[in-house]
Amino acid sequence: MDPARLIFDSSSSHRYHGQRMLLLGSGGVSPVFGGAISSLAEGANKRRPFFTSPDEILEEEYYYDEQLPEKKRRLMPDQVHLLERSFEAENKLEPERKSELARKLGLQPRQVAVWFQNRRARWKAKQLEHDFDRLKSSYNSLLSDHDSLLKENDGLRSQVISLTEKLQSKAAALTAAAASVNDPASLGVPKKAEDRLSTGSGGSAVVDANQLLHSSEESCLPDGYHSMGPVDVRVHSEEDDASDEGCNYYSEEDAQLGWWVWN
DNA sequence: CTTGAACAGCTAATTACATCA
DNA sequence: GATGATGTAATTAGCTGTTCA
Repeated sequence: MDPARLIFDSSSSHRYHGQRMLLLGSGGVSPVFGGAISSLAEGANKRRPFFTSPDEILEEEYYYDEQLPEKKRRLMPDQVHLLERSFEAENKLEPERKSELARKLGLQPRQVAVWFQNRRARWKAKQLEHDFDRLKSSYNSLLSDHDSLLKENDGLRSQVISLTEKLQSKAAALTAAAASVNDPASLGVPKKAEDRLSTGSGGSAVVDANQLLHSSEESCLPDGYHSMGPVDVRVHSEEDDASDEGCNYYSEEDAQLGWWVWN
C-alpha cells in the first residue's frame, strides 16, 4: 500500500490516523501503522504531521487551536444541530452530502462520516430499546390474558365438579328408589301390583336412572356442556378418546368427571 | 468473461476523553 | 479534589460491493 495515500486519504476509516495523532500526540500512534506514520512525521510538524492539504491544515489549526489544544473536542451545538437535521432527512451519507456538510460545518469529511456512523449506532440502540419495550408490554398483556383464562378455567372446573357431584347424588337416590320399587317386600307392595306394572303397555315401569338423569341434564349443566355417555362417570370406555377432541386439555383426573365435551 | 488487487464504506466492538453527579 | 457513570468522538477489525487492469 502506498504510505502517502494511506496517510493523506482522510475518507477511509482504515487509513485515517492523522486526527488521532493530532489529538493524542505521540501516545496515539496506531500499532499497525505507527512505524510508517512516525517516520513520515519526523521532520515535519511533530504535533500534527498528517493532513490532506495545507488549506485543511490551516482550517484544523484554526478550529482546534482556538479551543482546547491536544484534546478531544465535542462538536458545537449548532454543528450537532445541523448534523441531526441532516440525519433526520437521511441516515446514510453519500459522498457529496458528506463533503457539503463538512464544508458547512468546518469539519473534516471523515469527522462527518464518523458522526453519522456513531449516530446510526445510537439510533439502532434506541430502536432496540423501543422494540424491547414493545415486546415486553405485549408479553405482559398476553400474560394477563393467560392468567384470566386460567382463572376462568378454574371456575368452570369447579362448576363441573359441583354439578357432577349433584348428578351423582341424584343418580344414587334414583337408583335406591328404583331398587325399592323392584323389592315389594321392602315396600309392602303386593306381588300382583308388580305383575301389573311389568306387564303394562310394553315397557318396564322400572325407570332407568341414567335415562332420567339424561333427560334432566339440560337444567343442571352449564351452557355448552352436553352429556355423551352414562352418568357413572367412573366408567372409562373407548368413547373417552373420541370425547377428547373438544377438550384435550383435560387430564386423567378430569376424565373422572365425566364425558362432558365442550360444544 | 473471469479473476484478483485496491479501494470505499459499512457495522460492531472498543478505546479515550469530557462531563457531571 | 477524587471517583464512578455516562455520553460521545474516534479507532480498529472484519466484511461486502465496486472498479479496473
